[in-house]
Parts: sequence; C-alpha cells; structure tokens
Amino acid sequence: MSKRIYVGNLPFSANDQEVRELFEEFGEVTSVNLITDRETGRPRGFGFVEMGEGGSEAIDALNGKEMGGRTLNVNEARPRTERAPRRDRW
DNA sequence: GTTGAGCGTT
Repeated sequence: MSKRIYVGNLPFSANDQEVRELFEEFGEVTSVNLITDRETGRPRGFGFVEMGEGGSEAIDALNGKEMGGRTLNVNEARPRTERAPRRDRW
C-alpha cells in the first residue's frame, strides 16, 4: 500500500532528506523525489514523496505548514504524464 | 519560483 504525494511551494533550500524526515513522523516513507530542472540544474520548488500507510495523515498535517519561510502545499500527486509531455526533441 | 524522466520515434 502506498500513496504518492505532491509537495509544492518548497523553499529552494529544502533537501530530499529534510522533506523525508517531515513525512516520516506520520508513516513509512518509501521514497522522496525533489524535482530539479534537468537542463538548468535549478530546483523547481516542488517534489514528490511516496508513502505507505499514514500518507493521508501526513498530507493533512503538512499541508499549509511553514518551512524555510514558505507555506508548503501538500496533496495527492497526479499522474505525471497528463501534463508533462517532453518536448526537448525539437 | 508549483504536478517528475528517459527512452532517442513506445
């Protein structure tokens, strides 16, 4: 059982480790994946956390939480292909 | 600063 969680509005100073620790207090964290722009190497300010049971609680508890001066936006992730068609072939 | 990649035609 697992849930994918979107974590947006992250401070650029946040690392996957810090995000992981935040979520780990609500359940087992399967994986953390902060997104960076792979062409510029710049952080995009959001990421994904995969959790086992407790994911819903983590969303409820961490959504709106302040971190590094930013208010986190936490909710269930959407499928990644709907809005992220690659286009670097052109 | 907001919903991921790579494959290299999936």
